[in-house]
Amino acid sequence: MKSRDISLAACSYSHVLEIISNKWTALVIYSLENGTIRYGEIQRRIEGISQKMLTQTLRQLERDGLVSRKVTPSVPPIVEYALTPLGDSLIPCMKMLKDWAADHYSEVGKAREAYDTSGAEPVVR
Amino acid sequence: MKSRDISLAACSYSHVLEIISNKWTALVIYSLENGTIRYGEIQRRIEGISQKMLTQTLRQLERDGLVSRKVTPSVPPIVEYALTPLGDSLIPCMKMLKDWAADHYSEVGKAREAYDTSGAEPVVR
DNA sequence: CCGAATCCCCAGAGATACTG
DNA sequence: CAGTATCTCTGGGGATTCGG
Repeated sequence: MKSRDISLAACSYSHVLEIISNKWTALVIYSLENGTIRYGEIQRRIEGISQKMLTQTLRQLERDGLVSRKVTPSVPPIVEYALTPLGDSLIPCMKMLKDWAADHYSEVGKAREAYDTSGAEPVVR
Repeated sequence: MKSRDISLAACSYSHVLEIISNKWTALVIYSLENGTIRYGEIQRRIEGISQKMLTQTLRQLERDGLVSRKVTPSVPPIVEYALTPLGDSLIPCMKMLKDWAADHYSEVGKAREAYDTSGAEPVVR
């Protein structure tokens, strides 16, 4: 009984990906990796993110227990976000991914170029 | 000049995620981690994947230089897939992710449950 | 046996405008 | 400042059918 089927539900890969594979999630976690930070600051850090997506992403991360949210009721209100210990434990993984990308992404670029040059780009994109 | 903005394009996180964040990519890589394997076998391994998605995923991985494809023209044809060295270099990262999930995913589950119980599930899902 | 091609649907992502 | 509320539209992904 070696490696049997690996349906979505059964495989732990899916669980992590379910968490970090959204377009913005990884960037948001990244922006928090140096400590507590305010909403507006995150938005300034991540160029191109809309309020909607930022809020949605933060809510998801909060729900997953990776990010904590602290509201200071004042006028104007101050809302700060930070990684929880659980969220922090993800950082090494993220870093490894990032390092892999830094080391190998140029190869991927080359491969794509080669692939697209030989055949007449049959990939859907 | 500390951590400035981290727009999509500039950040290496995005590059990796661009590769592995599709629904099936990680599973396909996982199914190849023990060596060469045939198309049909992959499909049998990954429960629920359609031919379209499998083919599409394999093409993308091939284009990215992570997977090699070897056709033996016969009747019926034999098509075998394997990880390239580049693809192989991703395995440790994937494994780390998988281990994180194995270790911490239950906590995520708890966090979600708690979150959904306290507020009346305001998250979009 | 290994795919390519087609049709269809809906969740996810952007843009915009409004509120406490 | 930190969100919520809508509206729209694209493209990822499933089901099905055809070809070598």
